[in-house]
Amino acid sequence: MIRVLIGEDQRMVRGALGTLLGLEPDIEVVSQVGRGDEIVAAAVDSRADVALLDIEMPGLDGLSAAEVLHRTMPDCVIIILTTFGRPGYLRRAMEAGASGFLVKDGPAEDLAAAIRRAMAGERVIDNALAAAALSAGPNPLSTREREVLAAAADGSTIASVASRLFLSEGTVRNYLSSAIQKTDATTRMEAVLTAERRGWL
Amino acid sequence: MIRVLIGEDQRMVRGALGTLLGLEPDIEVVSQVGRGDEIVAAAVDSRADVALLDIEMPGLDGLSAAEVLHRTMPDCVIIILTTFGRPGYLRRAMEAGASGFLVKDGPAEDLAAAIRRAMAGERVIDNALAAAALSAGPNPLSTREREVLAAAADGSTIASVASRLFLSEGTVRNYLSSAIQKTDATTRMEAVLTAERRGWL
DNA sequence: CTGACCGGGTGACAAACGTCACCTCATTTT
DNA sequence: AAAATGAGGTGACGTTTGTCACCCGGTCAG
Repeated sequence: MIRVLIGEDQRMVRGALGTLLGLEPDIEVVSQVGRGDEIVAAAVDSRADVALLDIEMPGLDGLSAAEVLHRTMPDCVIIILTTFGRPGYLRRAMEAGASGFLVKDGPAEDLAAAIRRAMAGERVIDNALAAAALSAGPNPLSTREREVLAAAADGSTIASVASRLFLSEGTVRNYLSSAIQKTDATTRMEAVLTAERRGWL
Repeated sequence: MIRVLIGEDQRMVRGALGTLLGLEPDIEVVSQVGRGDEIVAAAVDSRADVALLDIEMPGLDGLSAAEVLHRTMPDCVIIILTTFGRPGYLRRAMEAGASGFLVKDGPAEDLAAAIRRAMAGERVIDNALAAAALSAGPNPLSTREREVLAAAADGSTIASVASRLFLSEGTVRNYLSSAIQKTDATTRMEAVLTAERRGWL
């Protein structure tokens, strides 16, 4: 019997996935949580073999949760199941020790199969996404550029970003400018959008 | 037996909801589609009693699909099931002839109950959302303002928006300016973000 | 030690942006 | 019919933004 934990914030989806997996003869859903910061405790408590995690979650995002969980319970197999197949996410998931990465666009039948294969020690990665990740290459943004772009992602002005990051306005402009060029954009907003889409955040 | 159609673009969620509903003794899932522009044909084909529709879908969004469906099959009960409980969405859904509006954050058990109640002629609306919709008030943006803001939502420059909409740049600036003020923003981007969040698009 | 190199920071400038005061024109009000 | 209203459109303005050339302080090869 494979003991599965589900971490997913949308209750309806969580419940539906739970019943779906519960129908499998060799799978048992032992825990369901809706917040990232409750995952580790729940996994330990329920002695889960597999943790099925969404990325978008309140409290703590799924990737960070995966990282902590992997350090706490190295034997627990982690599978990321998310809406957005962003290459950057895949990379971070692998670094966090995940064994699988599926997108919700995939066929529902694959889910149970993926869990079994991951339990058997295989790496399970959505094909289309793997290809995209290979062709996309690594995140071209430097740390500072990412920070500044992320701080500007809510539409605040350069002055506000500068004061929040304790930088001069000119500096912020420069980082944004280089970020804009690296994302092939012409506007701050366009840069934010494509950076998010590619998982460069 | 209640004949249900599911319109939802994420295959895994669609499949999971399908099995979940299929377990109910009085519910039968007669059709599952992943694109908005296939919904009407599928509903007619399968003679569905209830259409359960997500909003975010390729081809045609769920709200527009609901509108067309309501005109084509007035007897088909429409329930919107979506991730984002935006007041503007709720309003549009009601205008499109929907009988129910649920958010995916709600408990999974409510789904079947909601379908039965909607079939009985009741209006089924998520409580928290109904309250939010009442307090939020109607969309303050004029048609033109919405169009311009939507065209600027991808981060393109004013010049590009102007040429796409066959307007002078000055005019575009004005509409954006008033949209910015009506959304209590100070930046184009902030305006887009809050407008999207409130469902004013 | 020196010189090249690179991430990080600064100043100057043209272009784009947000705001305002104003115009046009159809519709409504009286 | 005249005045008032309000949405849509234009021009001029000060400010913010994006870009560029340049400066600083480490690090690393020779």
